[in-house]
Amino acid sequence: MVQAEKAEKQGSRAGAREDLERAIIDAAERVFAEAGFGGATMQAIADRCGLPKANLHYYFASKQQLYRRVVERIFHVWLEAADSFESSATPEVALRRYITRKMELSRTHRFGSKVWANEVMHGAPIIQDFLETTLRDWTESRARVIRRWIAAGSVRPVDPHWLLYMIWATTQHYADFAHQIETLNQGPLTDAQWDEATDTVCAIILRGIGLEGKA
Amino acid sequence: MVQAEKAEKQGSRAGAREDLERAIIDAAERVFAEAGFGGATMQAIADRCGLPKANLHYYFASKQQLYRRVVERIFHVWLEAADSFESSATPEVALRRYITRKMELSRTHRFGSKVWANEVMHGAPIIQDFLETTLRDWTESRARVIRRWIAAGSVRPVDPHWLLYMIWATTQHYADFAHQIETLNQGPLTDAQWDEATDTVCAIILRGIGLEGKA
DNA sequence: AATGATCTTGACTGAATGGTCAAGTCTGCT
DNA sequence: AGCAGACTTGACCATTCAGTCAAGATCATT
Repeated sequence: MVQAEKAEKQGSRAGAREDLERAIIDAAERVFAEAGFGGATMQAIADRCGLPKANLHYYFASKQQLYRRVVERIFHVWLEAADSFESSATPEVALRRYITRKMELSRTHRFGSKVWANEVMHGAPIIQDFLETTLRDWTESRARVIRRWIAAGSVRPVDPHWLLYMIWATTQHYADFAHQIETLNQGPLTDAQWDEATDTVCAIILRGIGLEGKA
Repeated sequence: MVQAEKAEKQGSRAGAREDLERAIIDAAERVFAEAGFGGATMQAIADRCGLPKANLHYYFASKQQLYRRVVERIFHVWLEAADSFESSATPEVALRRYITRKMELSRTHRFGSKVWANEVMHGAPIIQDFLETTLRDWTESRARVIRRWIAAGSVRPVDPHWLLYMIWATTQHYADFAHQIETLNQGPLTDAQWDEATDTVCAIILRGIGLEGKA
């Protein structure tokens, strides 16, 4: 068996290693989200995934390296989520899909979103390079698409950046400020409430840029 | 001179004390915003306001107590900002004023906003009581106003909560994610950009809830 | 000027924490 | 079976940090 085949086979050493690393990253994501980088301790992460602390350091050289992996992971989830943005037939469908997808991610990836927010709020000390390269490229490419829509007259003229920020802010708010929302709501949002919130966000934004009723 | 008069007179001991406390809170706000509660150190705060660390502990018993004061301060700034909400003649003016004011606060109170975001993201361990009392009351009172507008037919029917969350999220994003925005913008927003962003946010939201052109 | 209260500060302490290490255990291969 | 490399882990260390303290400086009042 060559190396590549070994690596693919689940249950093998390589597969087990991947599973373990993922379990550690899962635990770390949660702990970092709940305590921030400074407040999180390797011990807490170790406890959460039932491993001795020294074991974490076998897989991840340092706290910072583990943290970087966590941030990278959520960053890539964001990016993939945005693919539906371009592959849609009309601006209405594209935006509605994108917003809906981002709301789903806020629900399913609450902790990752928080870690990302934390990192950016603290000046992105770890992933500044991503902001300057991948995120900038991604943003400008979507901005161009939006400008095309505007030029075609489907969307009212706005600077695409302010629109994108609004979408990011609003959708991520449901993850990052989930605690506040749940306090005001006297409990977690129900399925129906998530749907309603998503519909409302779509409706306000689409209508706000002149797409009401066209979707 | 009785105690009350002493306390009022600036330059007196009481006045100097207030000044110092404010200076410490200013420094703390910045350091907490930049490093999070766990990452902030009393030494860093002391350095920033040029005081020996031991002195901070003379004015504030613990790091947590100092932190609480910081969070309380920004919280009250938020609340005051919202007064213009009710005192306006029409929904358009009220909302436009409120959004504009919140955008200004995101520009002038960037650090406070970040500390607040941090606190809420981590489950509001310190100010949970505020969320459950003051913030809930405030929110429900504004929600009632919005429902009245809806009943009067000025605003399209939406659950007021989703609308408020959208306003909070979008405006605070300009403070909390300032670093990301500035990276994408290749520099701080200019005065003109702030105005444009504010106008765009107002326009999308107002139009989104059926108030376009009425303001 | 004397006095008592308020304020200042360098030095210290105890606890927590990231990271290391060396002595083990397990796994898959021949 | 036996071996080599991968993995596990309890104990340990160096550092950092919140908070303390006691000796001294400063200030308002008489």
